[in-house]
Amino acid sequence: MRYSQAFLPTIKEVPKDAVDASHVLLLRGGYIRMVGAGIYEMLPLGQRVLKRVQAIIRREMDAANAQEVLMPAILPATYFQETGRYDLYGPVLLRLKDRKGGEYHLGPTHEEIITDMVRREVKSYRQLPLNLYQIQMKYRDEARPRAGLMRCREFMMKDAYSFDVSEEKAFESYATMREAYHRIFKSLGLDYRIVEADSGQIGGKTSAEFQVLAQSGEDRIVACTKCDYAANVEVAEARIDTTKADFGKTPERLLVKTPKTKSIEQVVAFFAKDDAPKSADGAFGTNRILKTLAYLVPSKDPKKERAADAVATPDEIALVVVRGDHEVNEILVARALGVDEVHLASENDVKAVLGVGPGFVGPVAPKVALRTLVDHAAAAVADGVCGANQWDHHFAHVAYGRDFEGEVMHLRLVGAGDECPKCGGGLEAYRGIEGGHIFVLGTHYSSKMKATFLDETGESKPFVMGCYGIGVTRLMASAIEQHHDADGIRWPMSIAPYQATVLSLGNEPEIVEAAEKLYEALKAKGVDVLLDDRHERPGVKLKDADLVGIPLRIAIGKRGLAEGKAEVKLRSDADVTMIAMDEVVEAIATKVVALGGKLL
RNA sequence: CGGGGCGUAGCGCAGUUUGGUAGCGCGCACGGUUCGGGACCGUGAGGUCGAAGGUUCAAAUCCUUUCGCCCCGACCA
Repeated sequence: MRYSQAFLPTIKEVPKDAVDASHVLLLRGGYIRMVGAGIYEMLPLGQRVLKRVQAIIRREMDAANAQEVLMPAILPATYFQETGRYDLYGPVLLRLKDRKGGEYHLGPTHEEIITDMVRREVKSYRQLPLNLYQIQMKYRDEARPRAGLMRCREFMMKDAYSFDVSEEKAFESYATMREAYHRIFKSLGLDYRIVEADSGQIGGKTSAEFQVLAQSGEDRIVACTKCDYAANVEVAEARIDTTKADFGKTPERLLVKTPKTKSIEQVVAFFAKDDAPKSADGAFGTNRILKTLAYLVPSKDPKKERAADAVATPDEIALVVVRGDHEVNEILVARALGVDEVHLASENDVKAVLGVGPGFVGPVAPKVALRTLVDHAAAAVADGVCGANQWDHHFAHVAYGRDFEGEVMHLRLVGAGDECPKCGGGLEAYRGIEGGHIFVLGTHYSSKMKATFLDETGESKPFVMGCYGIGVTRLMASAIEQHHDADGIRWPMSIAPYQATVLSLGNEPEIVEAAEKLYEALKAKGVDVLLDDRHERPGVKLKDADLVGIPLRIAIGKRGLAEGKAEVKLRSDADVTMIAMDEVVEAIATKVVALGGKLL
C-alpha cells in the first residue's frame, strides 16, 4: 500500500475524550473512530489488525477441532425467554420490535441459539463431541462504555460452545480449549495470566479467565510468586491463619463508652489513648478491630419485589465480620448466602433491625438473632474490639467462640502480601483486562432447553456443555496497552497492520526511486509493506511511523543512499542498523519471520 | 443508576462571570521558500456556537427543557 493513496488519517493532538493509551493511540493512529458511546468504526488500519487477530484465533480454534459457524445477531426473544435470561439480563439487552410488534433483541452471547441449533440436529452420542464457534459482533447496552475498544456496546467476540456426553468428557473439551487459548494469547504477543474467576450470570461452576496484564485493566487479580496459583480477587483465597484464640489470656469482656467513634480509624485512635483499655500485648490495632457490616439479603423468590420504601426485617439482614484491616468480598458473601448479589444495608435498615446505627454494630448479643458470617481471620482474633450494639459503645476483649458465634468461612478480599492458598508463597497483585473466559457449563442450558441426545444405552440425556469467549476487539486494544511508548504503538509482528514500512526521506528522484524499488522488491518477497511516498518532510513521516507502530521501519535518505545503504529500525528498539541496499529485502524477510510474522 | 465535567470550524481550545456584528492554534486549498524528528511566509475556504423554547431592542453569553459525550462510582456472559 502507498501511503499517498491510503485512507490513514492520523491526528497530531490527543483527542479530548480519550484517556487510556489504547484509546488515544487507536484514534491518533487512524485505526478507529467513534460513532456513538461504545460504538466504533474500523478504519482500514484497524480492520487489518482485527483480521490478523481473527486469523490467529481461527487457526487455533480450527486446530482444536472446533468448527466455525455464524449465528444471527438479531434474535427472537423466545430463545432467551426459554432460559429466563430475557429478564435476567435486564437493560443490558438491546431490545427491538419488528413491524408486527414481535419482540427481538440483539445477541449479547449465544448459548441459547447454539443449544437450539444442536438440539434440532444432534440426536445421538455418536455425533458427539462437538465444538462450534463463531466470530461476530455482540451487543450489550453497557451501563458505562469506556476506554475506546475496552468496553463497548458493540464489540467483536469469538464464542465457542462444546457439547459432550458426560461431565468428564466436557472437562476434556474444556482442557482442549484452555490449551488453544494459551496458544492464541501467546501468538498475540500478550503478557497474560490464566486465573480462577467467578462464573457470573452465565451459569456453571468451573471457569477461568485469561487476564492480560495492564495497569489500565479494570480487573484486579492476584498471582503467586512461587507456584501457578492466580485468581481474580473476586474469588481469590489466601492461606488461612489457623492460630486459635487463647481464651485463657483474653480478659473479661468490657463495655466501653466510645462517643462518636464510628470508623475503624476512630476506634483505633480511641483505644490508642493512654486511659483506654489495652490488650495484653498493647494497643488494639486495626487488625484487632472486628469490623461488622450489615448486608441486605434479597429474597430468593424473584417474584417478591421489594418496595422502595420497605424497611428491613431481621430475616433480610446478615452480619459479616472481618478484621478492620480487611475488606469484605461481596461475591463470597452472596455465594455463602445462596443469592446472586448482596448490598450493604442502608442506615435506616440497620437502625430498624438492630436499634443502633452503623459504626456501633457488633456480633456480640445483637438485639435480635441474625445470621452471622465470620471471616477466618476475624475468628482468629483472640482479643478484639467490636461494636456493642448500643449507641456510642464498643466492647473490648472479645473473641470468636467465647463472646459470639457465627459461620466461619473465607469472606475477605485477598491482596498483595497475603499468602498463597496452595503453596504459602507470596501473592502479588496485578491489574488485568479480561481477554478470554472459559466455562464448564454442565447442563445448565441443555436441561432448561430440553436439549438431549440418546446415549449408548438408549437413555435420553442433556448435553454437557462448555462455552469459551474471547473479546477480539478488546484484545486488539489490550495489545496496545502492553505495547506502546510515548511516541505511539509498538505492534507485535503477529498482529501489526503491516509488517514493514518504507520511508522515503526526501523528494530527490534517486531517493524516491530507491524507495519505490525497495517497496516493490519487498512486496515481491511476500512482505506486507506500507510505502510512505507522501511529499512530506522527514519529520512528519518519522513521527507518523512511530505513531502507527509498524514493527519494521526502513528509511531511505540521502545520507544512507550515498553509501548505498538503507536504515533499518525496529519500532520496539532504539538502535538503527545500516544495511546495504541489495541485502535489505533478504534481511527484512528474515526479520519478519524471526519476529513471528509470515510471508505472503 | 448516583456524583462530577464538557458540547463554539475537521481536531484542540478561548470567548459565557458583566448580553452588543464569533476568535486563536493545528489541519485543509493556492503561491513561494524549505527538506533527517510534526518547517516558514503570504493568500483563502470553512461555524444555524449540540437542539428546542423563553427573556430582551439585542443571546454563544441569562432562564427552562432536552439530546449527546467523557471521567469517578455502582454494574459488568
